[in-house]
Amino acid sequence: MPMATGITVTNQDIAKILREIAELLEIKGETYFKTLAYTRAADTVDKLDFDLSEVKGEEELRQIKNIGSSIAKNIWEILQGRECQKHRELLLQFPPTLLELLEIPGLGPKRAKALFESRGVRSIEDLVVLIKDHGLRDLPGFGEKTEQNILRGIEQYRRHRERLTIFRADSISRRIVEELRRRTGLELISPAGSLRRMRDTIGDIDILAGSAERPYVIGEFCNLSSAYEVLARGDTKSSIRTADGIQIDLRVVERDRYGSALMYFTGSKEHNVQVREIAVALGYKLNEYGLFERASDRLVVSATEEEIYGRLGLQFVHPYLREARGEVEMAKEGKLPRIVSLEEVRGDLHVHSTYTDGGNSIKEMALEAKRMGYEYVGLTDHALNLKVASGLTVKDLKRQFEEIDYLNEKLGGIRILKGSELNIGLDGSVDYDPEILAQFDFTVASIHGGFGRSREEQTQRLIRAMENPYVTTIGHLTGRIINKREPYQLDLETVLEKAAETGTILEINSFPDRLDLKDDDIFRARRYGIIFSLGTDAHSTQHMELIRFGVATAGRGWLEKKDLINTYPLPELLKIFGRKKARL
DNA sequence: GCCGTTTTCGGCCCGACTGTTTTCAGTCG
Repeated sequence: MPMATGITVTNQDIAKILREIAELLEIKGETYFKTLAYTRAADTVDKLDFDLSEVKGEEELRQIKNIGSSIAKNIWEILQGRECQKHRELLLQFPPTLLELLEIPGLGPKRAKALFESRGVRSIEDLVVLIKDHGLRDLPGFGEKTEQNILRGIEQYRRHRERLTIFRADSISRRIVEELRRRTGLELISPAGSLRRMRDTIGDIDILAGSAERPYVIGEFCNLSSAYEVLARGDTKSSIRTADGIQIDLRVVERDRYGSALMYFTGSKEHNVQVREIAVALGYKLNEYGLFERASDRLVVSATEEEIYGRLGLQFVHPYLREARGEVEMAKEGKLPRIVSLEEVRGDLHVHSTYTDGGNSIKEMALEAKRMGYEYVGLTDHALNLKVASGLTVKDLKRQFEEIDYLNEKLGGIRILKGSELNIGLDGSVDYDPEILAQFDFTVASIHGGFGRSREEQTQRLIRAMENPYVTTIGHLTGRIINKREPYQLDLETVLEKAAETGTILEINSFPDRLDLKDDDIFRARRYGIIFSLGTDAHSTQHMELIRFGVATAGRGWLEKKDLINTYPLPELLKIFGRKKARL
């Protein structure tokens, strides 16, 4: 239901308000479980697969898990365009800028409350001034060390507000795991947390090791070349910070507890909660040290994740699926999807060459594709209207096609497909006339300008583009660039319906700064029976290996081999590419 | 505040680490 202003409230807007209520309740000093209820409700709302704006009343809201009568009332107020009373009352007691303090490492609700109530601190700025005036010294529970830590925390917060892209987190963790292995001879070591789950962005990097010599491993970790600062150092757990402010946590467990610890530290937290509930129902207890019989406390299994899932009567859940999106239920029924793997990918369907803004020739790109074991590579240089990337004229295209024909004949073992990255104009039109478009094996049409158009305009633009029989694929559909640009305003459901109706393929742009469509959107789109395509958007041969991030994103969206055209052998691929043209 | 195939009342995650304290509170994941 639209608000009085005509702006639709999204599930994310509502989740944000619920999360703020939880934080404010925490500051207020409410019982932990009350705040937990609001946090859980926020998480649930964030992950719903339908829009709350479609809900008819409070009664319907209460049907949703983790939403009871109170929270249903809160949400209903928001949906009707009114202010949420609970939220308002709390904000009268504590200024909204106080929430910012919670973002500082080392500062939690208790200290935020103490700072506000006894020293009138309302924001990070206030806090900095107070510390400079030494106004923190005589506050109970705050010592000199705490003062230092808070100052450092503020510095880190200001410098490092953005989350790491998966690419950066992955590179850093590989380097660290490699160095630790070399120094200690560790065999059991792996990234854990959201990095192992391959989320698109990562906060801190978590690493787990299994070793009989825990203090020794911790010691070596703290001595790593990239350990600029040691934040914490205990017997089983330690945190360091790199020179550019990235926090890395290491946990070391006994070797025979590695599986349960890996499961625990991989998360997600919500997934773990659901698995733990199953353990409890079966008379077990599950924590990072293993699966135990509840009555006797006897250890049942702990060495591998497979054993633990197995003992609980569950299929092994791939880390990419551990997001509490129904996977635990499916694992119980033995119906988990067999998510697509890197080995199944036969080609990259979005790469550029020196014909436009790429750094390598067509031949170099093709040879790299061949080296990677691909059957085909889809060359999609920029089209006419993208002047900044010297989009190809009809004359350029003729020359490019001749070169492709020549290379296809000469190289062998790799097929270069004639493609184009078309620009979707403000009216939904694309760069070339139909007789030119008909000559491509396939096209990827993307939005490259007019990002700020309204939701309606953007949606219409995309619909018109999809109605074009020569538009095979829509590239980076939502236009987000991680940490830099928000997605455009868009009615995703309408666009997805249209893609299904017209047989338009949706790209999963695998460049780590984009990962667009993102996992949640893929998960939603999947139900429409849409087919997807992977493309790295490579502008050099080095970029082509980034396809693995696209594969991970596809897996996180529950895609199987059949859902991704890059897994199809060439003849079937070409058949699908021709299908839409043939309709018209 | 939410939930229920042990429960409509009594559970919900709790262990590790730091810092300020002398036996524990706050934070984090």
